[in-house]
Amino acid sequence: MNAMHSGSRSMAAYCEARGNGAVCAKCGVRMFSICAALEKDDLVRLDRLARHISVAAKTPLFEQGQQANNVYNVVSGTVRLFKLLSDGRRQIVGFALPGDFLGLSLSETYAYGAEVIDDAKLCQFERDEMAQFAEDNRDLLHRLYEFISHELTIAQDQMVILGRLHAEERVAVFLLNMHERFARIGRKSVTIPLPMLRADIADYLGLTVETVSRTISRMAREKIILVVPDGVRILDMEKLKAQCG
Amino acid sequence: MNAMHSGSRSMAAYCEARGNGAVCAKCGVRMFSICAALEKDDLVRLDRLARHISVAAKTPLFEQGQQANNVYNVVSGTVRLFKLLSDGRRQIVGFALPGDFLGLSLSETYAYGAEVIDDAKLCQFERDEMAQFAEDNRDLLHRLYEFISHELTIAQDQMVILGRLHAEERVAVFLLNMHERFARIGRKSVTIPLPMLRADIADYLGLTVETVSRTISRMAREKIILVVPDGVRILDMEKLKAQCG
DNA sequence: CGACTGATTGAACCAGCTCAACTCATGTGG
DNA sequence: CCACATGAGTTGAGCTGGTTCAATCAGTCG
Repeated sequence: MNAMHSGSRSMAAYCEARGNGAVCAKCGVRMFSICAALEKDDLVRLDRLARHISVAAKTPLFEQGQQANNVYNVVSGTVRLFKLLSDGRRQIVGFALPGDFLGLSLSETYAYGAEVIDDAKLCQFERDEMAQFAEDNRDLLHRLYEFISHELTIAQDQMVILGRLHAEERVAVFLLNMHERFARIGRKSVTIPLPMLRADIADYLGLTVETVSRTISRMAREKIILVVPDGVRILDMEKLKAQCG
Repeated sequence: MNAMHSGSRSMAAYCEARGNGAVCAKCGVRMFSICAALEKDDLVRLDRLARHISVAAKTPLFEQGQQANNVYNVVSGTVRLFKLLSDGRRQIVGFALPGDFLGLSLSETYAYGAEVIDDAKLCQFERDEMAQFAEDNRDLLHRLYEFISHELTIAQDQMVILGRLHAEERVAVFLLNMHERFARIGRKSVTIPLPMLRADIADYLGLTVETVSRTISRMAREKIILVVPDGVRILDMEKLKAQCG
């Protein structure tokens, strides 16, 4: 409930503040998120519902199966969404980047767990309040529908990757996808940021850490990419695309 | 445009008829489909939009990348939804059973191809007309949202299957899922119908035909299931559940 | 510095794939 | 009615892409 010092690096996992109706208007990722549907008054109303939080790396946002009380909009940072099996096997079902929405669920509980990868800022909403807002606001409902529909498309593409692509192809597609996603949120560059661990990439692509590491090493050896801190630089886009199957 | 003889077995792939406002009301799968949201007048209006078609086994409904003009509601039969790679590899992204909706897409083109597996009856709608109807009808829009949201959940579960489960586990989960889906549309039975080919199951589970066949044989040898024509009978539900990982 | 955590590399292994043969229906037409 | 073809499913035998296990390397932090 205490005000957030927006520049500070708190040790606490959460620094909270209810919106005052001004933050959303100047939000850097608004146009990439579902909030793009809103203008003026509605934006102020949304802002009043939003709790702007900062979350430290490696902190869980919520767990699979837990009561789904909140939904989140990522402002900065990266979040991994994953499902766990009883024996510890993990499948990452997605990475949420700035502008992405997460926690949406029709069921009463979360279908997956969510953990912040690097330090992140998020907008937290009460699910019921958000649902009510969407009920009153046709455009927002449409944006939510579009978003979830897009998520489904991505999930179906991921099925092809997991079911039918070779390790080499999976990594290539993954890199290109990340490249494209960062480009779409205004971070177009030959350097692809990879804030997540190799183990995260592995659990996303249905491989082991070793295979991911070996594959990236091979691509670097073949001068397709260059491994840099926290990412890779694309050296040969043509070859990278050719590896995608 | 000709009237459909509802009992006949035509050789033609399509037997069409525009609704007369009465068919939907007595539709056997209505309560399992998105149409459950509608009553009386709306149902008549929906029926006017619907083209009731019969489609012979192995007939494509539409192809991946094609202009997405129609959406479909399955009344009877089974449809496979799949993505193809340029080299012929195939990933089945889902099976549409009676009551299921398919062809929904925000993009102008279909994200996957669809082929009827066994002889099927479907309701075909023009995408634009359906979109307009959903626009005017709050309940229908909600049902569509629910449906697509449910599809996403299924897709994410499939990611776990494809990314992290062993062959044995994949087949066991698949059988249980089919069992549950048929149960939900009123065909609860220890016998699980499997109208699709082994090759379809393989392409759905990210395996080969041989592995699927061997796995089913092994389960039969272990008296977990009994292979019957067009399906399997569950002999030991506990063991089957235990195989799911 | 030593203690971690994450990434890389090597070597042996194995689950599932590939290739091939065979079975078992179903259909067809002479 | 049988001969034969065709499509689907099963089974075997050997192979291999990716895993597993283990060692090493490279930062980072207290």
